[in-house]
Amino acid sequence: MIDLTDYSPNQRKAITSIDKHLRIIACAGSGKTTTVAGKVAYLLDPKNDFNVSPENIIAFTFTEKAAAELKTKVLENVGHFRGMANMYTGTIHGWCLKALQENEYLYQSYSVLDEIKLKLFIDKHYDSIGMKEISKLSNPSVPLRRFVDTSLFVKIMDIIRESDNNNLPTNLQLAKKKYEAKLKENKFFDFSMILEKALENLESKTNLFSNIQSNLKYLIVDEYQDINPIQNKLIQKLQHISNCNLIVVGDDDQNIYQWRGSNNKYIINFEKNFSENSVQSIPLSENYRSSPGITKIAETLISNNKERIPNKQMLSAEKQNFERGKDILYNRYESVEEENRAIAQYINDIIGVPFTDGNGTRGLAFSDISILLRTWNKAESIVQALEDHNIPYITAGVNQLFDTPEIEAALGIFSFLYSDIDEEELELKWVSLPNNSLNKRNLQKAIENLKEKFPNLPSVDKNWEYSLQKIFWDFIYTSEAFEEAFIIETSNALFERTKERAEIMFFNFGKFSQVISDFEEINFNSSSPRFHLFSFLSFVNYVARDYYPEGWLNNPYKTPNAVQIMTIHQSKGLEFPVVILPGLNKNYLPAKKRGGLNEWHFLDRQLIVDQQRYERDPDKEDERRLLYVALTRSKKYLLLTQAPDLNNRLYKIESEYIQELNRARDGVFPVMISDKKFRFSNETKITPQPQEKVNNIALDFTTLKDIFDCPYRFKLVSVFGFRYPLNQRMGVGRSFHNCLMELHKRGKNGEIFNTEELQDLIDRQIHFPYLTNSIKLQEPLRKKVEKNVIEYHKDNHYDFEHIEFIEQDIQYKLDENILVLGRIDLIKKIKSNGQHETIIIEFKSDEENADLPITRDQLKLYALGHRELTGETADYIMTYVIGENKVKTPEKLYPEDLQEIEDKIRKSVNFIWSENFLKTNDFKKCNSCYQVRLCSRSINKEIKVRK
DNA sequence: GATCGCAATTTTTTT
DNA sequence: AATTGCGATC
Repeated sequence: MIDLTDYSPNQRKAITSIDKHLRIIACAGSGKTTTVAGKVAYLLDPKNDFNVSPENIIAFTFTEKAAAELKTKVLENVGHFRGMANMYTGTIHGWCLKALQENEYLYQSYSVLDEIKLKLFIDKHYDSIGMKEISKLSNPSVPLRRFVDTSLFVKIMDIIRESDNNNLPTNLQLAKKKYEAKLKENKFFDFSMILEKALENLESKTNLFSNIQSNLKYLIVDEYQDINPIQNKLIQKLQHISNCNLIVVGDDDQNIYQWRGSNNKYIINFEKNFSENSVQSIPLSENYRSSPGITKIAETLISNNKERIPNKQMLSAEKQNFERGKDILYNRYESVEEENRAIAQYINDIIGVPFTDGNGTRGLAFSDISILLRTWNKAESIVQALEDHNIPYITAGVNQLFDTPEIEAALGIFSFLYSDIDEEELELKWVSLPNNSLNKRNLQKAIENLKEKFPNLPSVDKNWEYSLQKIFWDFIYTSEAFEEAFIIETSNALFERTKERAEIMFFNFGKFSQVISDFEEINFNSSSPRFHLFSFLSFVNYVARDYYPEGWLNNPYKTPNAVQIMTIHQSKGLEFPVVILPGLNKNYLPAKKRGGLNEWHFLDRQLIVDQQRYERDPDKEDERRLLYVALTRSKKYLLLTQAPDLNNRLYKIESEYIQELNRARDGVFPVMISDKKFRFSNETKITPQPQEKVNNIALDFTTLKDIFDCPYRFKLVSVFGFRYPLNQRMGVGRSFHNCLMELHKRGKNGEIFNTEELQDLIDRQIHFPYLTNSIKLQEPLRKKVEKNVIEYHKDNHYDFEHIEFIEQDIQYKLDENILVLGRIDLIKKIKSNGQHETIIIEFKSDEENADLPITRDQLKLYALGHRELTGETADYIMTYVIGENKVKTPEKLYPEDLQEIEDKIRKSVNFIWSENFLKTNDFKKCNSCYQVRLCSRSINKEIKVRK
C-alpha cells in the first residue's frame, strides 16, 4: 500500500512506531500531513496484520480544510472497499457533535449556532439569558449592555466553559446556567457547549463511553500546540477510557491562538503525562519547503523565545536554493505610500522570474505571491496601490460588502418598506447599477408590489409570515434583475468584463441572501412585521456591516490568478514561492495591546487558571511566533518592508524583531538591508504560469442533484449562495426523520414500544424552529408527524430486527480530487431463500417527488458508498414515502447502475471545472424549481413559477 | 534625563 | 479603558 522508502528516516520512524504514545514535533514544511496519512495507511494495511480497522482511528484536525486535505491523502494511500467512512477525520467540534447526535437521542434535533447567529440569539433573549447577571467588577451596578456588550458576554461564556477555572462566584454560575438553559430550550448548541456536553457524556457509562472503550485504538491530534484546556481534557478522557495510543503532532513555535486559550504547555510537557517507557518523541526537522536562507532567518528569530521545546532545530532540505542579496530583502521607505508603491513594483518585477520546484520550472505568476498582514486595517492602502498598478488580488477580510452599489440597492428595498427612503430613491439605486439593462416598467412593477408589503398596512400587520427573504427574491423576480440584466451584449472585451462584474454582483446578492437568512433563522416570526423590519435594519447597520466580508473570494469553485492578501493567522499551513511582509513597525508587529472595555473588566482574572495566556505576554513571544509563521510560509522569496506611517504616530519606529533578525549576521546573514539595490526588473523572465491548483471538492447529494437538474441552479445555490425563504412549516421532514432514527436504533436493539413510549419519543424529536406566535399551525403539524410515525411503527416494527445500518455515513472517492459524501437513512439485510439480500432505503416526505428518477440516482449513489464501506453490492434500492405509508416494492439494483451513476457524477463535475453553468432545457424541471425566480427562464411563458 | 499631562489610537478567528 | 508618543516641565 505505502512505500516506506518514500519517507525520510524520521518520518519512517514516526510511521512505524506504533506501540508507544507519540509526539511528533513537526517543523514548518516537514511533510507532516503526508507522514500522518502514511501512518494511517500503515496501521490499516492488512499485510501488517495489526488488526486495526478504520473505526479504530480518530484523527482531529484544527480546521475542516485541514481535515479534507488529510482525508484525501489517506484515501490516496489506502485501497478501495476498506470502509474508510468509518474513520473519523475532522475537527474536535465536529466529532463531539457527531458523537452526541449518534448516541443521545435528545441531541438529534439540535443545531449549532455560529458566531453571528449566537449574537442574534443572545440579543433576542437579553432579559433572560444571564447577561444581566454579569456586571463590572469596579462597579457592580453596571451590567453588560444589550447589543453593545454582546461580544463580551460571548467571550466570557467561552472562557469560563473552556478554561480550567477555580470556583466561580454565584453570579457567573447563574449566568452560565441561564445561558445554557436558554440554548437548550431552543434546541441550540454553541461551539463550547458541544465540547462540554460530549465531555459530560463521557463521564458516565453511556453508549458513547462503551463505543469509545471498545473501538478506539489510535487517537491522532494535529496542531496539538493550539489545544485549549477543555480540548485537552477531552483528549485525555478519550485516552483513559479506551487506553488508546495517542499521537500528537505539532510545533510549539507555531502556537498562535493563545488569545483563545490555546496553550503550548500541552505539547511541551506531553511526555510528563505518561510513564517513561510508554512515550516517544520524534522530531521532523527537515524542511522540504524553504530555502536555507528562509530557514536560517526564521530559526534566528525564534531562538529568542524561551518557552519552547529545548534543542530544536529546523534544517532546510534545500529543495530551493538560496541566493544572497536577492531572495530575502529588507527595504525601508520614507512613507507608507512609497512602501506600497514599491511593493506593487516588486510584484510586477518578479512576475515571470523562473521558479523551480518538484514540478519543473515555470515563470512566477500573481497567484504565487502572498502579502501577509498582522492586522486588517493595513490592507486598504495596499489594495489601493495594487489597483493603481493593475495587479489582480484577492482578499477575504476587507469589509466592503455593504458599500457595493448592488447591496445598497438590495438594502434599499427594506429602507423603502421602512419608509426611510422614497420610491424615487429606491428606483435610482437600481437604475444606476453598473451595466444594467433593467426595464423600467418591470422595476416600477416590483416597487408597486413592495407597496403591498408596507408594515403599517392592516393586512400586513397580521401576517406572521413576513419573510424578508421572500420579499428580496420576489423583487428580483418581478423587476427581472437577473444575472443577464447586468451583462452588456457586445462581442469585445467589454462583454467579458461586464460578465465578470455581473457574476460578482450576483455573488454579493447571494451573500445578502445569507445575511437575511442568518437574521431570520433566529428572528423569524418573533415579532410584528414592523419590528422585524426595524430589527433587521439595525442588525445590518450595527452588526452585519463589519461582519460579512465582501464577495468573490473564498470561492471553492474558482481560483483566480491573483495576489493573495491575508492575515498571518489565515496563512497557517499554507506556502508560497513569494511572501511579502509589509509594515514591519513597532505596535504593528509586535502588535500593541488593545485598549478599551474588555472581558476582564467583568471577569476576575484570578478565577482562570493560566489567565495570562488570554492576554499578550510581556516577553512578546506570541507575536514572535506569529512572525516566525509568516517567514516560514515562503519557499524562496521574501520581501520585508518598513516605512513610518506619517498619519499615525503609533507606526513610526521599526519593529524590534528586525534587530533580532539582524543579530544573525554571523557572516552569512541572508537579508539584504535597506539598500534597495536589487531589482528583479534586470532578471531574465519566462512566461508566467500559475501553478495548477488541484482543487479538492466534496459533494453531497443535494449539491449533485442541483448539477444533475440544472447547472445554473447549482450556480445560484452553491456558488452565489442564495438561501431559500423560511416558512413556518419547516421542520416536519426533519422531525419525522429524527423520530425514525431513534425508532430504528432502539428497535434494532430489540426494544418494543408501547403507546406511551412512542409518544415520548415523538415529543422528544418534534421540532419546528420557525413556528412561533401563530398557534394555529402547531397542532396540525404536530398531528401530522405523530400520525405518520405511529403508522410507520405499526407497519414496520416487525422488521426492525433486520436493520443493518442506520444513518450510515458513506464516502466515495471518485477520482483524484472528487470526494462524494452522503448518509444513508437505512440499510436492511433480509434472509430470503437461504440468501442474504441487502436493501438500501431512503425516506422522502410527500412534498418531494419521490418517484422522480433523481431519487433513484440518489439511491444508486448510496449503493456506491455502501459498496465502498462493506465491499458488497446491495441487491435492492427503495424509496419510502412518508405520509403515504404505502409499502413500495424494492427495486432491483444492477451493476450497470453503479457504473451509470459514476459516469453521471464525473460529467457533472466537469461542468463545475469548466465553469459551464448552463440552464436546463427541460422546462418540467424549471416548473418544479423554486430558484427559477432568480433565473431569466422565469420570463418564458411556458414556465409556471410556483407561488 | 525623568516625570507629567494630554491627545491619539487601539488584533488575531476557528469551531 | 489602556497604552503610547510627545512635548512641557522639573
